[in-house]
Amino acid sequence: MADNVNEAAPAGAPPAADAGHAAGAVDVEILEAPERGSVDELLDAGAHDELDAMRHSTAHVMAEAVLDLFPGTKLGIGPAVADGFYYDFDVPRALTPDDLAAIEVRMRESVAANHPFIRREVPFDDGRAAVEGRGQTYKVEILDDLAAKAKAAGEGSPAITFYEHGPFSDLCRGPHVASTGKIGPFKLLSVAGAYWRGDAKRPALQRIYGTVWADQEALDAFLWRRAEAKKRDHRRLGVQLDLFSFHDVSPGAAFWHPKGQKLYRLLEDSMRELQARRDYLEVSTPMLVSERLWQQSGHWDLYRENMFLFESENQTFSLKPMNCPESTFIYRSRKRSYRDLPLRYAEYGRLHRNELSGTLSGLTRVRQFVQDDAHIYVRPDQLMEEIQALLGEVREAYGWFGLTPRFSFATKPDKAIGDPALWERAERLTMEAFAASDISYELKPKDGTFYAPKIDIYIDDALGREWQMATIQIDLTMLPERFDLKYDDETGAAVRPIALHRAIYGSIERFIGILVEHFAGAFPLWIAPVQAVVIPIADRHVEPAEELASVLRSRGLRVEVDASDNRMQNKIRLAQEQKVPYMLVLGDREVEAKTATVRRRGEEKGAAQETLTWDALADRFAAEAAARGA
RNA sequence: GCCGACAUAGCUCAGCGGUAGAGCAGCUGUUUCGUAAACAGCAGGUCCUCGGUUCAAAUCCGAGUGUCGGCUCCA
Repeated sequence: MADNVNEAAPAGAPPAADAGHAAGAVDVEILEAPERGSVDELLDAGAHDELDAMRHSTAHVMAEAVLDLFPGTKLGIGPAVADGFYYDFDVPRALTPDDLAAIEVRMRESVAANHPFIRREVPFDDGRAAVEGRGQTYKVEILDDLAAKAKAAGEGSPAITFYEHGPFSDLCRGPHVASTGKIGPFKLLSVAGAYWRGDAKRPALQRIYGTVWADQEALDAFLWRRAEAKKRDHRRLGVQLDLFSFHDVSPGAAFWHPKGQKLYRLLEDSMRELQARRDYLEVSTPMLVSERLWQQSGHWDLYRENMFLFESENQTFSLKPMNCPESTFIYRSRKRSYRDLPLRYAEYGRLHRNELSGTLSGLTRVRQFVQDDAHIYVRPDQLMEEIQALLGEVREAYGWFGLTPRFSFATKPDKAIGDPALWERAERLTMEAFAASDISYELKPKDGTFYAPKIDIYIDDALGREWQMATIQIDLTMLPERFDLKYDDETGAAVRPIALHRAIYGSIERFIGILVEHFAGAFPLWIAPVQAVVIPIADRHVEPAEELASVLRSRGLRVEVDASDNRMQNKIRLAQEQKVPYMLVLGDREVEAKTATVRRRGEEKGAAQETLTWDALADRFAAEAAARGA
């Protein structure tokens, strides 16, 4: 499968490509706008640029505070980002949370002083001299790059602009709000390392992140989302719900506990069921393979850094980081006819990728994981139909979790390999497949991999965070040519098949991490590791409770009995904390009538409750689980 | 990998140079209970690892390991 399935998604912080720096015309407009009543009014205009202008302005105010508290600080850059802003500083010492508090205090003083933002345009050389005079070497570098760029374009050095407020002046393109008093409620969030220009070879700066909003309500909402995300953190819920754990003997790899493993299996088996309907064939290929395989596939040059390698008897072996090359060995194990295609090989292979230690994070960035991977070999005339079918599989599978997939389509990059005519045809057929399936997609020109156009699938979770899930790649050359795949057509001539790489969940580990956060651990019945807890009220009800559990288990349901001598209230509390979908209370009345009283997870106090017979319960739960819906 | 922070009981955390603490969970006993915590007792620790400073280190310093926040946003 593709290289990028396991990559960390930009959780909650989608890249804001043009954050904070709108076109020059806008900045003048905002700056020269007459006095406005309030920030609310400013933002009521609805232009996102204005919120960004305020965020960027707050970054300036923060820079003022940092320069004041830490003289000699060199400034990096300070743009607006998705939910706020940051500024990179080269400060003499490491900043602490206490420093953030002190910086905030200074910032509030500056806001209270209501300094106007003043835009000043100066000739390039004057500006450069000013910046250099202040010892702002990073800014000098930025200016020199600007000049070089202008020169390359055949232009002279551009005029440059400064924005000043109070004692502070910064090289800046703008725009800004009219004055510091226009800055809304803000909060500094964290300090983190960041390289100058994102380059590990350049100096490490300290980045302070902050957030600022038009009004208190919006700030509170943001902080609530943030707190809620923390509460839902799968690393925390994984421990609370006893799903998995991590141990330092295997960084970046989960230890799956019984309940987590059940969830894992349910996801796999669901996909197996879907695949069976679509005539996939499941295969399994070795985890331990010689480096020679990667030399042939081309990964040796591009991917070696990310592979676990070791020597044995003078050979270099690797733990496979992807399944695709080995899949071709099964394809080539005999001569293939056009009648054999499409050939769909599914593989739940365990993969290892040597991710940098600092990037590991829970289940979303791991070194060891399983993909619900498949490699599909098709004739050129089968391509469109197959893509359409794959799009349908994606929609079906995401529907099981109540998720709506969004699609993007990335086309041929400049550095692509392979026959341009093949590319053109594959791209056209993919777009036709989208159209035929009535699926809209975002086109990403030239963003495909070097060997394949690709479809990426995204979802938005319950907190509105975007996650990139899986990809479908239409491989015209990598597997077919490097591994010399062929089939005989009707005339007996050897023809190259097209290979499709696809994974629907992507990494199952990562998918589970996202599901945990999306559902806040309260899984739909069909994947809940424990679907119901039977709660006997007193000791004498334990035996009938076990009987009820047996009845439900015989219908394939996952049921536990809480036979502890806790009071019923406590048993309910524990089941709630474990987010078990149903609690079945059994006391004298129920035992007498062979019934149980149903309490649903999360039910309000005093909600009306149903008492049902054991068979009725079994029927209802079995039907709900089989429906496989969120 | 790099920058910074953190690492104390199964979990969440307090203690920050002078005998290791709490709540929850666990164990034992009592309680047999009607929709989100019954009561009592007991047990539980190489204070991440290694080294250093000190009369004395969980506490200060250094190295290692792991975890967390970041490392794309171009004035």
